[in-house]
Amino acid sequence: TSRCNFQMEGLVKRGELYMARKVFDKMPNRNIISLNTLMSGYVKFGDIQNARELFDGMNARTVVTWTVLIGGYAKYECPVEAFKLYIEMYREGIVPDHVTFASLLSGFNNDEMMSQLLQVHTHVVKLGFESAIMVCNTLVDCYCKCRCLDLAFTLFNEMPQRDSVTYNAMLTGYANDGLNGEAIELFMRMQNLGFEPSEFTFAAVLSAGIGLGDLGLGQQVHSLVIKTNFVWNAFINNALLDFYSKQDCVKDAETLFHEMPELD
RNA sequence: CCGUUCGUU
Repeated sequence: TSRCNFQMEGLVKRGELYMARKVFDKMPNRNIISLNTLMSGYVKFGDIQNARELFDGMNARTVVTWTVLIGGYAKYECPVEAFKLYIEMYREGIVPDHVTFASLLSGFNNDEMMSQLLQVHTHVVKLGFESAIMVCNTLVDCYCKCRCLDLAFTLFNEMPQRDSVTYNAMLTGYANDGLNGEAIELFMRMQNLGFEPSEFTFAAVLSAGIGLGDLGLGQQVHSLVIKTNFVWNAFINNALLDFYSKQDCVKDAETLFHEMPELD
């Protein structure tokens, strides 16, 4: 059984759902992991219908089972449905873990989810996940996306530890809200603390640079991109192109375009 | 053993 599960997992990861289903159908014995794995395959494919049917037909569920479906609803833009399922799970006495929170919260992308977000945040604290970096990172990100930059920053400051994701999430939040000065300031702080800038960092800083109309900043970022070997990154190149064209530096944009490696 | 957060247009 575990050999078949492993095989299914590989097929699901490669996107060969049909083959995974075939293995599943042929298995002499299946356990909860077989079901969870197949369900995660459906979710990955965006087939929430079939994932739900599988879920409804299961006579035993683990926290992973719930989390997979919650994550599916969250990912495919049904955060309300994800939240409902989360509440149902909670009522059944299943204790969510850090992955459940990350999956659920990843779908809270607009201010209409604010009350649910506050409720989930309460649960996070009650269950003692306020020191779990990944959970706090998603909370910071959610507050930003719900346009509550102040709550995001409060949590940011209260976190016992921060990593580069924490900084990037906050940085992006500032940039998206037009708080470009704050974004740059945080970027400086991040660098002084020795966090390596990533593609996420560059994208956020460039976006702030556009808002500020700061050509020098963009050029600084550009040289940092070269120094840190990110020239192969399509996201960054597009962000740089976007930056230069919005600064009316069409020539720089053209030069960059021709220097860019061919990416698909 | 299965589920895992941040980015350009």
